[in-house]
Amino acid sequence: MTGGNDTADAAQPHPKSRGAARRAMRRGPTIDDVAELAGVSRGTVSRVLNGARYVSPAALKAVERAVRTTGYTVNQSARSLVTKQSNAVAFVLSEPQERLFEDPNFSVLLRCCTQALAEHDISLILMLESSDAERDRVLRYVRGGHVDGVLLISAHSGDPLIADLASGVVPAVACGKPGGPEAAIPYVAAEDTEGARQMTRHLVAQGRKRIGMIACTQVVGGQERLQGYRDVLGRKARGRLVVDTSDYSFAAGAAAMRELLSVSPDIDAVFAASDLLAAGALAELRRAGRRVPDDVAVGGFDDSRIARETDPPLTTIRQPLERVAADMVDVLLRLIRREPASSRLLPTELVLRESA
Amino acid sequence: MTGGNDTADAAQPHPKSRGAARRAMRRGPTIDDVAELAGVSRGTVSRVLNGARYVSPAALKAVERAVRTTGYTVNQSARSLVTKQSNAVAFVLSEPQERLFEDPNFSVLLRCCTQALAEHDISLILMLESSDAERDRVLRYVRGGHVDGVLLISAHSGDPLIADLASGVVPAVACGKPGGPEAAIPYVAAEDTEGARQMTRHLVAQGRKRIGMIACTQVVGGQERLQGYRDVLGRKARGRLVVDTSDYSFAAGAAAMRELLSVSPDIDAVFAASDLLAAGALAELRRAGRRVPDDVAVGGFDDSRIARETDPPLTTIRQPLERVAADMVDVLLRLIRREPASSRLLPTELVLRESA
DNA sequence: CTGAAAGCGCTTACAG
DNA sequence: CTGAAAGCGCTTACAG
Repeated sequence: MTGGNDTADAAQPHPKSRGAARRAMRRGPTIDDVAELAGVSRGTVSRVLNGARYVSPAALKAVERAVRTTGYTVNQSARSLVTKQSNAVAFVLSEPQERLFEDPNFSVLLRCCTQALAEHDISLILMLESSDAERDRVLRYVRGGHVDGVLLISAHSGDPLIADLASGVVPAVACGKPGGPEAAIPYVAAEDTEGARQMTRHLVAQGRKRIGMIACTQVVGGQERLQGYRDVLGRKARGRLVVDTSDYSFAAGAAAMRELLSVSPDIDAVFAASDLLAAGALAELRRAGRRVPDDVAVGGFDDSRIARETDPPLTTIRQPLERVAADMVDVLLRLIRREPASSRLLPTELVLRESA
Repeated sequence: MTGGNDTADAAQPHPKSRGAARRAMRRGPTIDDVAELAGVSRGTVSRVLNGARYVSPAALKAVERAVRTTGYTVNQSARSLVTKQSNAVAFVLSEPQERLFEDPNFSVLLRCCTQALAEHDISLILMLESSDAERDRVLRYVRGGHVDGVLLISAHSGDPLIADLASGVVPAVACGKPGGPEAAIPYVAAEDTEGARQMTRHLVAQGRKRIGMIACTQVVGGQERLQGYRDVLGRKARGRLVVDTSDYSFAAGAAAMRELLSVSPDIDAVFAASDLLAAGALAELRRAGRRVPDDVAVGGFDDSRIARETDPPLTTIRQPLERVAADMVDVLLRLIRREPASSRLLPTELVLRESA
């Protein structure tokens, strides 16, 4: 033992408290230790711990001092047992997660949600739903009241969890506008339709004539991006210029670009519904010997990290993911407190780089 | 009348309706409900819940049935209060996390750890340590016994958490060999030195004469990769061919490559200590008009997702991250159970693609 | 094998 | 404003 790290503990001989610390396990100070040291009842200590209402200044001071010198930390289990609140929130990925983990957006979301929650002293519990067993576990976990709410990152329609969440029994907020049975869940999303319009208008303003789109209409946000593209192009948005992919991956982008190139060889611009898709398209264009943006302009969506690492760097639509995360947490906390809270739509922004 | 809280509430002059809202929350069945239905004591129910030892077949059956029909789930708080186990583990990122979140390896690690833990019904709590406030929160959280152990992803030397972890009071396992004060923490890592040798040997076998290295010796693993490179090259590994970066990022890779190119214009191969670094180097090489691999061969390290998305795809050293994660969880669980467990080193593998 | 009972460490009406 | 007391839902010796 190098140097006394916890003076309060070290000074304390074990005989006094109840339980007599039979185990060598960490036996932190309890609320009773604090109460004794402060010369008050444990009810009073509890009151200062929970907002210091109805506590005299003298008692408040004594308790605060005692908390500091004992190094007391509340035992969450004991507290939860009576309050029925866990001070934890589940971050649920209900899609085959490999796909989502590949998405740079996901990391930003996870990081920002964790940070926002930490400010409220709430823990983020990461839960994956890739197998049926996992799905079952998450359901039991959420139903069992182990968490106060859930941040739903991407919903799979068949998921039984959806029903619970949509019913409002367990507070929840989705990332991106949900479709199908989960439509009743409040959400936070970027203005996908308008963002897509911004990009399409930009491409048109650049003088591009045959503007293709790599869409991904599996999710509502993707449908809206396609809609925005059509809004601007009108009847010029011919079917042969649109390829719908099954996911937002790099590989899907490359495959879609290949298809576009073979179906419409004279294409001179392409709007990809995500940066990852755009990166894949870029790779395919290079393989085909097309110069970007000279021969074909490429526009992405997200402004994720990858947009700065492609060659050339991507012109894209910025989605304010940090704010999406912060707002998701804000909405969820309101819901947990039974305060009114509704879905939020965040504005997007055109970011000019070199690809278009 | 059990459900008559409406009447009770109406009759009572309570200033805050908060209590009422809380009471209306989900009230699942308790162990007593199960016991009653099964016709046994709650001690017996508890026994079947915890391994079914010393329980008669008849009682076992009755309890299992009762659990099923009531839909009973154990209340973790109540259980933790007595067992002192939380069934949760913290996944701590103790570096400025933006940097790590940028790393594709990180996602793999996080996903695989979550999955491995879920199989044991243990939750993963994600904790970031970017600000002092957060650092403090993590420390209190871990010391407060809120988690049974910690998965330490990257340790910052000044972190007070390290002392707790290194002392073994709280079970912990690090990802990658730790250096400095945390050296006492068990770890799981790839065989960095040997992996670097494999790559360097490959470059030599390709006939490359002036092989540079983009190193990152901030972490022990990075030092070992540099060592492996030197092991193979001997005195041919001249100082001017090695650039040490401050992190594993794309931008750092590009900057390092620029420096190598200006200091040693005749360089014909470069071994980057990570794929992200290699991707940055690739971008810089293209900017400088050098062809890869014709003019300059590029080797990476990790075999992360990005290795397949660069142009050309990266020849790299595969690090078995899925196994690293699985082993980290395995070691941690053993430590938690007070079983003997020691650090593990996992083999690497050369993956041939087009960049070298 | 099983039940009764003693807590685990907290919060929260309730009555001063 | 404050203390005494009644739980919250579980586990675990301890006696049968």
